[in-house]
Amino acid sequence: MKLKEFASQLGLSPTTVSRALSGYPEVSEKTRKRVAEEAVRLGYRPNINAVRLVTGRAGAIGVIMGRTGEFHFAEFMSGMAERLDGEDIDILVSPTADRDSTDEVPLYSRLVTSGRVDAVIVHSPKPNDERIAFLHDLGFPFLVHGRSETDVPHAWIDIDNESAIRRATSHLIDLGHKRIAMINGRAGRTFSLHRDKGYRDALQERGIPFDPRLVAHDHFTDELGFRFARSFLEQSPRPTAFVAGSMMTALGIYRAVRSRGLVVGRDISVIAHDDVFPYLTAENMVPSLSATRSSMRAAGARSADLVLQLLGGRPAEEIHELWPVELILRESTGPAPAEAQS
Amino acid sequence: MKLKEFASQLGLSPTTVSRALSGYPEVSEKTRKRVAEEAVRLGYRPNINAVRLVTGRAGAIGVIMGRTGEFHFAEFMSGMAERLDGEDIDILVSPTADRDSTDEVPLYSRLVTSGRVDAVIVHSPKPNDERIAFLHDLGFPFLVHGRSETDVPHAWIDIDNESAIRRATSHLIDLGHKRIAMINGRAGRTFSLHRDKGYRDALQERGIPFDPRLVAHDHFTDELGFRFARSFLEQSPRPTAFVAGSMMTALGIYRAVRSRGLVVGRDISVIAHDDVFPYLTAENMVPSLSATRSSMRAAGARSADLVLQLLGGRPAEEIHELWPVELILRESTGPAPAEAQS
DNA sequence: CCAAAAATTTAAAACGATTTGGCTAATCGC
DNA sequence: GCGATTAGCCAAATCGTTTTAAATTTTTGG
Repeated sequence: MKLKEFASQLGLSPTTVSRALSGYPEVSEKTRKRVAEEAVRLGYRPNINAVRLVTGRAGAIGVIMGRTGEFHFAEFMSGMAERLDGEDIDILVSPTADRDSTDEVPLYSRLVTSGRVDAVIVHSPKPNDERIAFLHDLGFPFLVHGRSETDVPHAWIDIDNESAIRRATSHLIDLGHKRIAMINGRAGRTFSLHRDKGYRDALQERGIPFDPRLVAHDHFTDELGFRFARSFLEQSPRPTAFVAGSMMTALGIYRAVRSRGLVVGRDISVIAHDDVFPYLTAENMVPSLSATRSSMRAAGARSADLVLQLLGGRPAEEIHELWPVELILRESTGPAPAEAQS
Repeated sequence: MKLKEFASQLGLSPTTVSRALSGYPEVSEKTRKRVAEEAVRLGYRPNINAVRLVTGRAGAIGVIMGRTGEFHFAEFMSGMAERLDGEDIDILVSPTADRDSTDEVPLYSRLVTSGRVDAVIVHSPKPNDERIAFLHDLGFPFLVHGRSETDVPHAWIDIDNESAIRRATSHLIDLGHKRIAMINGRAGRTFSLHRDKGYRDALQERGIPFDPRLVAHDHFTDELGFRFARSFLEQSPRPTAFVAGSMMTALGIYRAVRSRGLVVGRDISVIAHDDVFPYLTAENMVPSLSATRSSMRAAGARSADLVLQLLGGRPAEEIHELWPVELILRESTGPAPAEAQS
């Protein structure tokens, strides 16, 4: 049913009907109510594409999804969806072309210049991220989830990775650990760099030399967690503690530790970063996993919120949000073993 | 840049330009090439919303995402994205309103009647699914991922859950297991029912009585896997084998088994369904997990493909695809222990 | 070289809403 | 009771494309 048809059935002009439905003040309360009721009854709904054309708004927020089906992603989107519920704004997920998305700019270009979305969210930025520069040059609204070191002003939301990992590492040092390994995220991403920094600063603060052989960078998978942990454990002296970037990595580390006949929490301490998943919880692992913790879902919800503010006219320079991260100690961390190591 | 402006810069009419870019035959090869080149050079891109309005096509496939951030979802979408890459079709993810989405029909209604998407994918249907009836009545193109028992003809793609679980259960029986527990998915969903059936049929075939106290239905989380497994293991006699609905469930079962001082693969056999995740693999678990296996990502890619066919005019009645499921035996399954049980 | 046919190109009419500016009727202040 | 204000409604322009129908140019055949 079209507006024209619907309006004539009501004996009103398209103008009045349109205004009534959009809640403009120049239509009487009585007619507004009648229009609203009849719209439901007759099932009239404005053609979204006509609305988009005339208003110039797309009614959607764009997100580019990497190929490497990351498990964080679903949680983040789920959080966005939670916030966007009832807003008549959709989430547009755009397929990424390249396997390792070295150059996502063309994708953003397509998304943005064709008018598909009103804003985009940029994930896992690099310190000098070309996507940010591009979107800024275009004057297109965007929110960065994570941080960059670029000079161009932009809205961002991030968790305090540096402090989280610094505290986690410090805690391990407090427990007497001296050889602490770190299995971090993909090289080159700011969040990995921040975590690196937190780790190194904690070591330095306590006079423990940094050993590059104890640090790895890659995707967050249990397999890589296992492999890196295995190879670290083969060193002599071997590390007595691990700081891990994700829950999946932690699973791999647990396996690696066990496979060497060692016990997590006694021989080897582990702290991982937990994005809070409904289907896999740090508390339930055996032994329960000490973790730096921050809800990815909450971040998604808040990101959607901030994008809405951005679209509402709030200046991007104003939107900077750094979330603190909890450190929750459980059974996977304990005093460094005193005895000599294999 | 608008079409009109772009066309005048080329010294052509909007019509010719539009045709040149869409590859219509009534424009000479020479001008087509020139138009294509200039479009790139000047950065002209048609306003997608104008295109949508006039063509009536939305250029997007809709997906409704449940609140309970399911980890399968990201893989499925990632597969869709893979197939849709280069097609100029997006994935529109719509927030679900209710927590347990008992009534998703209004959401589909909004998605469909407002012209946001050209087709939708319905996930985890129930045997008599109101979403399917609704979409069918509207005459709107849709693909069901999973199966339903409704009479209305519709396109679907599914994996052979029944046969997979029947074979898994049979295999356990072959190994001498008699008390086999099953931790299945949400009650009421067809895939859960199919798995139930496969399980029961396998038992019946071999004259093993069905014991409802050995079956559970719920979401796929490691916590629920743990809890159900714990409670099953408290029974006397206790089960000697588990069939599980997901990798996360299997993680929980492993923990529960260990927490009772038992050993997976020796005291307790486990087979789970593996949707194939890049970040968590059955092969790498300890002991490696025997699994029924089918790639969720591949299903997503194929689903996108089928939707494209549907939109291309292929009749829905023709599109029925039942994928076989591999059964991969690893170390988590072994002969039933002979000795008496606690 | 010319009429007819074929190959290109174009002007103008959709698509279905929002919004500007104008019009009429009701209300107000004095 | 009357001009001025306001409330409520409407006609028509607009958004940026695609596509229909028509016009123009080029090619063809005799």
